[in-house]
Amino acid sequence: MKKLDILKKLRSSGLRPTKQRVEIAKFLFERDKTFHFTIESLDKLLAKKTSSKFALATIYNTVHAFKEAGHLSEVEVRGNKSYFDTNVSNHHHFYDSETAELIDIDANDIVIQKIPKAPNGKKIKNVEVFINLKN
Amino acid sequence: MKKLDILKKLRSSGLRPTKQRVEIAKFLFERDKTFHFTIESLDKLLAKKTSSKFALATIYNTVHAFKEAGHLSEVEVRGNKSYFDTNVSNHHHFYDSETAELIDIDANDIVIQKIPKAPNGKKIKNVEVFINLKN
DNA sequence: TTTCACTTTAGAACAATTATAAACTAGTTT
DNA sequence: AAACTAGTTTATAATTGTTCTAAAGTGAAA
Ligand SMILES: [Mn+2]
Ligand SMILES: [Mn+2]
Ligand SMILES: [Zn+2]
Ligand SMILES: [Zn+2]
Repeated sequence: MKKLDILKKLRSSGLRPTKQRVEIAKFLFERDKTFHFTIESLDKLLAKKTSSKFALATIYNTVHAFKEAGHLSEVEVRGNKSYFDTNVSNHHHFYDSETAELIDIDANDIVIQKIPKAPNGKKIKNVEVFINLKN
Repeated sequence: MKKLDILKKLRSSGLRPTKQRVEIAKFLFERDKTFHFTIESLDKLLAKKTSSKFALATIYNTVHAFKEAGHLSEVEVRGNKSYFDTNVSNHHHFYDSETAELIDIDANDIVIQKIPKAPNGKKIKNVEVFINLKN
């Protein structure tokens, strides 16, 4: 993803392309592969890989703004820390608890043959498969 | 589950059957159906449904001891709060975000037809299916 | 350029959890 | 039965992850 696309992406989702947002967006979205991260890991990586300084609150604000705008998704992982994901399409995960790392699984790589019907007057919003790994 | 079984369960897992543990165990395990809870909800329920007082630290300690002993499992749910589960067998969940409630799905009620192989030298430890509900 | 709503920031506040260390108790030993 | 002791409970402090606050700064429109 090019810088111009990043500016477009920010503007089109009602986010002013500030210095901080552009830098964080470049760091997150100028990638070939999915990137999974926590606020803590992102904070450290930004400190290491960029020359700018970011208040922790800005990282929280920005990540949430990107999530709100649909540019990031949040993944449920064991622990009390939030994990975010640059892959916003419907997909699944491996989880390696040794390294605390998530690995994407394409939605098409898992086929569910039998599934129970939703209770009461409820409907199924989405199905998430989480595969825990061991050595 | 009878009180005698509870004493047995505690002793056999190396847990002294103290007044607090027995009371909490009775509350958790003398049930027909699975019980899903957070520490906060358990604290409130114990205050309401029992005549004893429990330090919050004791509830944390006890729940963790039960989990360590394999009498409770922990379920990953969106949010920064831990959910526990009296069903320690392999099973899946519906999650109703309206009520923040988990509903058990028997392992046999979900059949997966196609699943990717584990990466590198890793193996699959277990597969958790999480079905988000909407109205 | 001036303006102003939006943004960033440092720090405070908050929520969930874990650690601490003194008082207490279940179960063993005398 | 009294003493002993390792394990437990408790109140409270500390820690961790996250959100709030309000003052200073900035993007972009006028
Ligand atoms: Mn989590
Ligand atoms: Mn969670
Ligand atoms: Zn992913
Ligand atoms: Zn369950």
